[in-house]
Amino acid sequence: MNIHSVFQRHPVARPRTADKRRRILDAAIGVFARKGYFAARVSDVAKKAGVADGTIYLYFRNKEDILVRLFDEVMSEHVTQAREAVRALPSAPERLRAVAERHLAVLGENRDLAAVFQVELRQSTRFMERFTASWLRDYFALLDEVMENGQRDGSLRADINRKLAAKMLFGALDETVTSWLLADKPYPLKDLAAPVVDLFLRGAGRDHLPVVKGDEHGHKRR
Amino acid sequence: MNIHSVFQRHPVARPRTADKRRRILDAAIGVFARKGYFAARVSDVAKKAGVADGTIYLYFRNKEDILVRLFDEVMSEHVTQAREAVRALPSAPERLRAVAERHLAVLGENRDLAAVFQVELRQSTRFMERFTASWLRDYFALLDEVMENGQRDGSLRADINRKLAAKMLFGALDETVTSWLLADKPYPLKDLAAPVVDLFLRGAGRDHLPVVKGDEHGHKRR
Amino acid sequence: MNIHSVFQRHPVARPRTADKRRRILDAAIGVFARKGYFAARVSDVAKKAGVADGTIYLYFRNKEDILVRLFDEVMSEHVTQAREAVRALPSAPERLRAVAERHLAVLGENRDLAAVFQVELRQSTRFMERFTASWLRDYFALLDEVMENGQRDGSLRADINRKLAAKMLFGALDETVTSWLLADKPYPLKDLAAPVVDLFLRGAGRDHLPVVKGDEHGHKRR
Amino acid sequence: MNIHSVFQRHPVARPRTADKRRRILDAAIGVFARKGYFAARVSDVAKKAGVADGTIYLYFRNKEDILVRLFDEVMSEHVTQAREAVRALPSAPERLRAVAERHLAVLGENRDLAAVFQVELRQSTRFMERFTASWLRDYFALLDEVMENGQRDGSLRADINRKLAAKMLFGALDETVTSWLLADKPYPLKDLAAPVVDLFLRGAGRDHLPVVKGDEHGHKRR
DNA sequence: AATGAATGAGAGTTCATTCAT
DNA sequence: AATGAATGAACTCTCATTCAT
Repeated sequence: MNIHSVFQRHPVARPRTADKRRRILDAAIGVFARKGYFAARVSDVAKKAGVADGTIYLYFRNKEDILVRLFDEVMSEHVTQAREAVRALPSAPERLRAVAERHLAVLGENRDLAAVFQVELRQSTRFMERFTASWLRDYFALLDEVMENGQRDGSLRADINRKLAAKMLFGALDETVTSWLLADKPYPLKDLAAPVVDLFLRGAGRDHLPVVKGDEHGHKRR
Repeated sequence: MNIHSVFQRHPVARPRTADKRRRILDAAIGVFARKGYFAARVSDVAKKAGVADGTIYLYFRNKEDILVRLFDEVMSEHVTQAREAVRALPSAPERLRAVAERHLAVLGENRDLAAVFQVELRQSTRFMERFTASWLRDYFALLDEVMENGQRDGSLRADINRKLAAKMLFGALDETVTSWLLADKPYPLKDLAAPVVDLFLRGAGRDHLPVVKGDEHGHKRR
Repeated sequence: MNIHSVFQRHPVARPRTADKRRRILDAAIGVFARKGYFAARVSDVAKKAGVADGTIYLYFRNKEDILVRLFDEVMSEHVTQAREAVRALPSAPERLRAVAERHLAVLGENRDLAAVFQVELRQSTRFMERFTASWLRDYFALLDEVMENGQRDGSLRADINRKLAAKMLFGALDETVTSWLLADKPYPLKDLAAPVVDLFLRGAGRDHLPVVKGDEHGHKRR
Repeated sequence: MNIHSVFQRHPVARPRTADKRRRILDAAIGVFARKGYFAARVSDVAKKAGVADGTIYLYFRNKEDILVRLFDEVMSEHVTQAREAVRALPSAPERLRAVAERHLAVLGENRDLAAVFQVELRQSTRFMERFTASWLRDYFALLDEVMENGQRDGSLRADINRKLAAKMLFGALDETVTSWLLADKPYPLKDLAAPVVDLFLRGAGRDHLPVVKGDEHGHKRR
């Protein structure tokens, strides 16, 4: 999956200029990633997209709208595809790994997109709330479903709090991406999917001596 | 621990006006949390702190410097205290739980501070890189030490990638805070420390049938 | 008389599209009246006229040209018709009343047109100068002629300054229209023609004790 | 009366910079008169006033506020002074002449101010309504009072409609100013006050043969 | 003749920062 | 040290006009 395929799937109202919208979004990813959303000027995006400043406003309400559409279109697509990919797989561990792999692959293949998603989109609580309410909700719902199935078929522990587990897995992936993004040297992000999911499933603690659930005082079980 | 105690522990150059600096930082937390860093005006901070606009510049280089100092001073203090707290505890699981508890407690007790840390500080890759290079490095170093000890004394699995595990735990805590911040209803954040660490240690997978590390093809072991 | 009749009487260069030009002018009257000339967008006029934006420029040089043509065509027509109407009438008082009636009737029957003439056309000294030089000059010339005849046949005082008198009558009518336009409640504008002209002819001062012309010191004559 | 004296009477909140506000208003008169309100740029006003662009906004809410304050402060002052001047005079004709003289003198002595008042202030119905509701109302009220007294003491005809008469006088003066403003050659505006008022009082019609009020058919009385 | 997508110049306003007091 | 009036650079967005179709 690459970003172009995503935008292609969103037909725009003005057929004659269909690609212009995509060019603007592509340009925005690059500019936002490099300069940051606030520092980026609309004219930078326009210049990079090869259109006049005013043309931006034929396709987007305003600067913020560019950012919002960016995540709405790319991410909802990503979540949809992840949901489809999951169907073909037999068990929860494999499914979680597939989701993780897609997550890391999408961002790992487009560094600029990753920068926008990991950094620029978290600018304000308004943005955060917005995407918490849309695709992130769907993403978490997908993780929840997969895990519920896993609990039912016995591949996941029945005593885990699924909501918490979903946050942990997402948090782990998210931090993995951010860390990769800020790393001095490049490395293949996608390859971390398996280890992350493995750690998520097996835990860091010694086998056979699990910490007792609800043991708030931290005493080890004998 | 509250934010005031943190600032008090930092000796300042101008003893007579020490509290003015703190008042500005306190005001900034409130203003940044509510309006967001970019939308916040320096004059808002000045007014809330009860000083003149120009006075801000006697204590901080510029607007960004306020944000930078905020996280430098609060977080490095937090990390230092976490390190001290860890010393008194006997084993890795307890230590990780203590660190997690402190992490969630600090932010859970000061919603504005949490908003600034979870959202405003992630404004730009420049900020991100900066704190990745300072207190976050220390924080990860602390987690690494604790886990190395845990591996040595057998309370943690020896085959885990500690770097990855640290990212997972941090990511889980981070996502837990963000999720709490954006939740419709308030709930005690600190109480999530034990479940998070528990899940981190035991994993989400079925006991005794761990997914084999490095099994990239997703076949379950027989 | 309505505005359509006015435009119909002007032969246009493009017979096939004659009505398009008129539709644009009609639309412009409505849009300019409601939004004001500056706030009105050319695209508003185009949409209201049911033509494409670019089509406007096939009939008018630019936005200002629409406004200029508006007053040129409507008003010169008005003046021409007033001149014709005057011919049939026997004396100056009746003729002045007829002119006043037409003035108030034209605008009183088309509130939007009145708004454009009383307000929008006075946007700038450039406009003002332009219409001072064209139809307003003709209008004043008409008033002057009528009054000169009146002075000759004895129906008007011989000692008045006709230029000044014309300004007074025009100013009175103009203010009457503006006042009507801004009034909270609607009332028939045309009905004010007779009282205005009556007052203009008889004056506000006590009969038989006219203030002596040129008596700058304001002493009443004994 | 000159414009400076007017502004001096309006103390501003920031004493240290009291003259800055006046300088901005004075500059605005000049710039608006020459370029027109819409074409005038705020930076033009700032430059002419010798202040920075931003300084304008310490004294005025926005560009429109400059125009609004201009007329509010100058004209309300003018009306107040006219009211005072009237008190000392014995009869309606003299009083009307005094008001007219002041009206023409204020504007005749400051061509730029006249341009702003005659042209720029009439830009939009919003402006018109605003000043109709404020100082113009007061001005008409003053004319009404003066004429009512005149009717009572017999110096003015009892059968005139005072509202209409006020509009006529104002309209005559207004048109006189506009006409003077657009004239090719300069002439002393103030000198027209007496002739205008004289014409207003005596009327243009032949003495002793007034047109009968309500004679809508225009037949001359024998 | 008609269209309407594209253009790009232009300006009001904000606000971080300075510095005379 | 503290003030806060003043500064002026910077930037989004609008909209009259053009021109390829």
